[in-house]
Amino acid sequence: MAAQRDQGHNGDQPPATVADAPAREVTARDVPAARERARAIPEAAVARLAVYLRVLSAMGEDGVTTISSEELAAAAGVNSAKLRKDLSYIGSYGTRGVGYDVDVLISEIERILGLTRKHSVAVVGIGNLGHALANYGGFPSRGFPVAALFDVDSDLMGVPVGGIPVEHIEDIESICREREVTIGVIATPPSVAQDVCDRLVSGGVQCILNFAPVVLGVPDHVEVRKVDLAVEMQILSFHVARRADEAQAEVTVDGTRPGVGEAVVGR
Amino acid sequence: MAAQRDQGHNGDQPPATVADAPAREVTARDVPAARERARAIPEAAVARLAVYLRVLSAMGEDGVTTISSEELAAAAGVNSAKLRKDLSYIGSYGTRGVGYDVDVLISEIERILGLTRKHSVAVVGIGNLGHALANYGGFPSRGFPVAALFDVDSDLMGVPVGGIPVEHIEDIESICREREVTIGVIATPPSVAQDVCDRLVSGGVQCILNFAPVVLGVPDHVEVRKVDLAVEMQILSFHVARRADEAQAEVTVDGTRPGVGEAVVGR
DNA sequence: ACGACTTTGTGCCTGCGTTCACAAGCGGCT
DNA sequence: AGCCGCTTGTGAACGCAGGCACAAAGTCGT
Ligand SMILES: NC(=O)c1ccc[n+]([C@@H]2O[C@H](COP(=O)([O-])OP(=O)(O)OC[C@H]3O[C@@H](n4cnc5c(N)ncnc54)[C@H](O)[C@@H]3O)[C@@H](O)[C@H]2O)c1
Ligand SMILES: NC(=O)c1ccc[n+]([C@@H]2O[C@H](COP(=O)([O-])OP(=O)(O)OC[C@H]3O[C@@H](n4cnc5c(N)ncnc54)[C@H](O)[C@@H]3O)[C@@H](O)[C@H]2O)c1
Repeated sequence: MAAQRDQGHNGDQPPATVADAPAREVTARDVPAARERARAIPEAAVARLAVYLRVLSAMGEDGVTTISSEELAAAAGVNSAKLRKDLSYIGSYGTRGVGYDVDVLISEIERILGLTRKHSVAVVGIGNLGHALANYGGFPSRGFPVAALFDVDSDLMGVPVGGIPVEHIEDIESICREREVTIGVIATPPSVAQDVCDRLVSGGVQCILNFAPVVLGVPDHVEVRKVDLAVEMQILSFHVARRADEAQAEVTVDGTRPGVGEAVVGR
Repeated sequence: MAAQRDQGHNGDQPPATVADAPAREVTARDVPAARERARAIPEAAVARLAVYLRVLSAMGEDGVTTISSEELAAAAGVNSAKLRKDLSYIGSYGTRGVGYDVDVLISEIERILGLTRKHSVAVVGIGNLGHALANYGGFPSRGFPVAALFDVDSDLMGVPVGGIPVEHIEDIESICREREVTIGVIATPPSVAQDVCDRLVSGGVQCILNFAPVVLGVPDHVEVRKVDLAVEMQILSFHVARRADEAQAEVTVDGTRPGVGEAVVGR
């Protein structure tokens, strides 16, 4: 059973490595005591580090203290060379001939990912999806406490969802500032997503996770990631179509379908 | 206001272009009537095509009949050269000096993405997230009708969610076959995700969208995409940390912080 | 009918990310 | 104490994807 293709998560991101300082001359590049040489970690590697962290946490709870690159790679569904290279971006914490200390690796990855500080989250749009997000225990437990919920619907005001009362969207700037929200999650209808985004930004929010199927415009200093389920579905659909075409083309050519599998049976 | 970085969606995917036929000699590559030369479209491009499709649909409804690469690129938040290259993968449907016909582009992209056939979806795990997904109108409206819901909780059996009754997980294989489900969505707790996945696969499901934070093992002929919100958060967290470090390093060096913006005020 | 303008399609170049393969390093065994 | 084998860390090569810039091509205006 093959492990799933890694997919880099949403991790692909644009072209670049993380170092995108545009024109500045030297800046921090060659600072001696360079605050973390967290410089130039490829975005795709960051996404994988988060996966390694989850796997390592689970291992740690199972009492595993040491792990080799081969084992960890298998558990995370990646190639071991890639895993070692990813880890090498954050430093040399392995012991040759032995492997990595699970606890050490966990704290180093947490440090690089900035998980030593808690990042307060605000969810905007407490509808179907917003409810699920607000109730999701996986955020607080991973260092992302939900600090505020917002909606425009007056029936929802004050109603606690996942233990937190819903507040009015008009108060978003002040509340975000007050509670030092760093991550805003947009789960509103697409039509108001840009407006909500602008308000979040003016409330000092630095990062946005957007579920609404629209392209958001933001200032340079704000980071946006989007989760677009329809796009995910369509990518899957593309693969189905491609397989069907391929299978058919092969049959056309030589009548055999080597190793593709029996999935296309019915059609 | 800068458009958000494109992020390729989950679209990064592994290394490769989509043509991963391993050893086969010629196959369909040079078949004359090559069923779609949908060969070798980069995965990242596929993800963007889905975005273009959404933008185009919206434009079409607004009565726009023709659009230039520049306009479409702006609306989709990408570079116009990249957009033209993406469109060139599916053929030449533009008119020089004029632009693209919106309707033509829509049908060509739909064709390539395999949206001409409807893909039935099954959602497994009708908890917080499963409810939201089952109620989401964005799937059916984009050609992904929800054909079945599954859970293990007996209290949920027969209860309609989003108009569809929940069925028991034990029946998943037969129902998936019967209703020709091609896409399975996993929204169960992580501990049972692999088991659910195996059942979906043996029910003939070819594609899986996985929300549970685990790495799924599947046969080669099955395509998995995962949506891991904790990973998304951690990537955002990483960027916050990096910015903070960079800002601090710059202050250390020369005391000025050119153009980064005023987001880091509080800290 | 012809010219000028607009916009596409793409060849080329650059740069990132992945993979391979191996030397360096460390623990354990004898 | 020294050697052997295992595993890390990384130098180098490769391949894909992105972006530039321009020639081809078609339209619109005169
Ligand atoms: N439900 C899903 O599974 C799902 C899946 C993928 C994407 N999405 C996207 O997520 C978003 C939310 O989906 P949903 O199903 O939860 O929709 P929903 O209609 O159930 O919820 C939207 C909520 O946003 C609130 N809202 C409306 N305008 C607002 C404003 N100006 N400020 C603050 N809140 C406002 C509404 O009161 C409502 O509570 C949509 O953009 C949708 O496309 C949802
Ligand atoms: N809620 C969110 O916003 C959110 C966000 C990100 C990820 N996730 C992930 O999505 C998954 C679901 O989250 P949730 O919040 O909806 O959890 P939940 O506990 O509300 O729902 C899980 C559902 O799965 C059902 N289930 C359990 N075992 C099953 C089985 N063997 N077969 C079929 N169904 C079974 C349960 O009865 C329950 O209805 C989890 O893996 C979670 O980590 C959820």
